[in-house]
Amino acid sequence: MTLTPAAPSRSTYAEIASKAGVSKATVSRVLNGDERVHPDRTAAVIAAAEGLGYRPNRAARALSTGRTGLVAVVIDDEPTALSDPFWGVVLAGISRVFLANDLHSLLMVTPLGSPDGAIAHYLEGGEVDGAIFLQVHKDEVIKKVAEQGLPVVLIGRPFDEDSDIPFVDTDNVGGGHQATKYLFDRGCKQVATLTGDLEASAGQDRLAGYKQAHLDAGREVNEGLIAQANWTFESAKILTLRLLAKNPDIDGIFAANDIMAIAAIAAIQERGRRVPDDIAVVGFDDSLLSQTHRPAITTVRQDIIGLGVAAAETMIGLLQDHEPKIDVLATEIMIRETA
Amino acid sequence: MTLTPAAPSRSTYAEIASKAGVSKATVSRVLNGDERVHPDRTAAVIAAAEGLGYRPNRAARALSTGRTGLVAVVIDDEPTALSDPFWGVVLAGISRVFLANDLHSLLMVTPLGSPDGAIAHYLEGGEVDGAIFLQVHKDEVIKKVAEQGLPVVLIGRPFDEDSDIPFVDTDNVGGGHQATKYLFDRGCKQVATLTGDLEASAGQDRLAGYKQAHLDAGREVNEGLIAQANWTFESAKILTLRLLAKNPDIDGIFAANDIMAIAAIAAIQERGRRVPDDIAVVGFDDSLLSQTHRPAITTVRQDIIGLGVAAAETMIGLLQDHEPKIDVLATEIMIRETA
DNA sequence: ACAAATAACGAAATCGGTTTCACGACTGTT
DNA sequence: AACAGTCGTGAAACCGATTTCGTTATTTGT
Repeated sequence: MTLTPAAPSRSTYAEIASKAGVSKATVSRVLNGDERVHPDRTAAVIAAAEGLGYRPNRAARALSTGRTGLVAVVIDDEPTALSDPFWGVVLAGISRVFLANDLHSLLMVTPLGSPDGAIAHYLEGGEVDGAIFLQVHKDEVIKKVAEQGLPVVLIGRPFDEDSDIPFVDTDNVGGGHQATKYLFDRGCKQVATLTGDLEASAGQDRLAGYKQAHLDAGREVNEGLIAQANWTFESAKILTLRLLAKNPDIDGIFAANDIMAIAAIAAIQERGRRVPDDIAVVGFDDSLLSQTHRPAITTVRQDIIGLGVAAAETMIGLLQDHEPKIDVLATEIMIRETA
Repeated sequence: MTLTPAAPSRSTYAEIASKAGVSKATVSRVLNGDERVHPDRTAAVIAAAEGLGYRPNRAARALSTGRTGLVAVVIDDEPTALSDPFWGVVLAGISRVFLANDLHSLLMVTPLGSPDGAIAHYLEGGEVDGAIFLQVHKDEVIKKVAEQGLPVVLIGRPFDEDSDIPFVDTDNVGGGHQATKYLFDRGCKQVATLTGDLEASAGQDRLAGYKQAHLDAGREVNEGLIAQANWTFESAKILTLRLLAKNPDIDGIFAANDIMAIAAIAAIQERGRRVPDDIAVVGFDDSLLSQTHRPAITTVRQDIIGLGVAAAETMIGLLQDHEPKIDVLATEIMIRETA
């Protein structure tokens, strides 16, 4: 059995042209919205095209225009990154916007660590019109690609402060600030924090927000209350136990993600203290966990799908030669039971 | 500022041809591995191509061959589906295989519920060589696409029993069987189950495995021990409390996913029983949760990345006119603390 | 040794849109 | 009334790789 090519019998400009009694050039003009074609012919072409159920051939268009209508979406291929539900949602946001704009996302899951990187090769070949990068630890590959002239958008802040790569990011500083301030407003005196991986910009920024909230409230930052965890349950639990041992008067904890908030709660309860009565806990992400956990976790919600949408819109802008727009999305605190 | 096209100066067959002193046709033959070209010329062409840093133009190739080198990966756009970390991992598997085979995955996140569906339109246009569908509640759209002659692979078993669409799936029946049998082997006499959504094939199949294990062990299936939950924490917790109330002698529970296992444990402990001493619990998925939860959850591991890999390989086979291969991936039980 | 088959290769057509260019038909200006 | 300038249009070139077809060498068969 031979697989027949997908399209049973696709129509072309030639057919439309003959059916409408015009030339291919006119068909092209009409279908691309050229105003200067006589209305009668325009109508004839449109009628013919619809009658034939015409669908444009992307490859042909790409060949003659040099634009593929494809944007690469590159995710770093490391085990931990993949299993984070975060990316799925971001991808959905991107895909949704692209689909509505006749663009497509080419998914590339590939190790970005390697210095030269196979991706750079793929991306340089003119196979895509642009690239969106999701969370990378090193900006190198991205810079390299951007320098080739390929439009690039980054999701998550670039590490290199004076990089001029357009990006979209959650306002992690604002979120950290929000969480910490909420704990203060609630009456907490000694607020500790469990940071994320400080190699990641999100980790850095949430901590920066925590510190800023102290300054804004006229309080001093006590380095002893800052525990450098790394997003994981284990790290957070151990560090919380240590924090509690060294600082018995802690009455609030801001964890840089929900999993660590859960770990903190477990540690607190293990030490016979109550949440939120003795110690209030705020997480970050508004993940499913934070909603299903008992007690339900008060947490900072970020607009994940919005990140994807914003990234896609920025890319579309770049492709139309607009100035790169940098988006920082606001967070919102979801008050539940733990604070 | 005008964005220059990505490629600084791509080389073409014409350039290679003139540099190597042969015709474009010969260049094509060499680069496509035609054996019948004289070794000297072959070498000359390869040298020229490498010297010029040649990268093929996908659009041109697609135009003349009718093959795009793109495979659509279609995910149903419903809020719950997106945030499931499962898909990210599957995508990684697919992407990995495709990248190694000079194929690309076009990601489409789109509602599949709608009867006619915009996707069918996209897929019919010959824009892609094939499509991989991830988890759909209705097979309709998929059937429609498949009937158009587009190679299709489904991840997850089709609902329509006598559908002939090639698919790859986890052996959910086997996994349910494994979990239940393990509980029996451990000495449990009264094993209950918390099912997933029975509208989903995974839910159906894990339950089927549970029942099969009873038959194989010469035990009767007690319908009173089957609680129809729907993957969520809430449903599972409520139903577990109910199960425990009605059947005080339950000494084992198989939950169709890890979240429900956690809920079951919470319920059990709330009733003052111990896990695993009084009641053993087995989950499904080997999710991050199952590893970080205390007590750590004994669970059935499925090879998620393997699903993606298998789907991609099946697709590649279809594109080469091989017989559709149906893959059912084995599960493995991860013994931890709860059973 | 001569016809016939075969091998290696290049010229040109092809895929389906886009774009340049030239031409005829108008319009508007002196 | 003669001229330049516009407008609408079609013929043809073009994007870059593939493929058919025909030509020229070379080999094989008798």
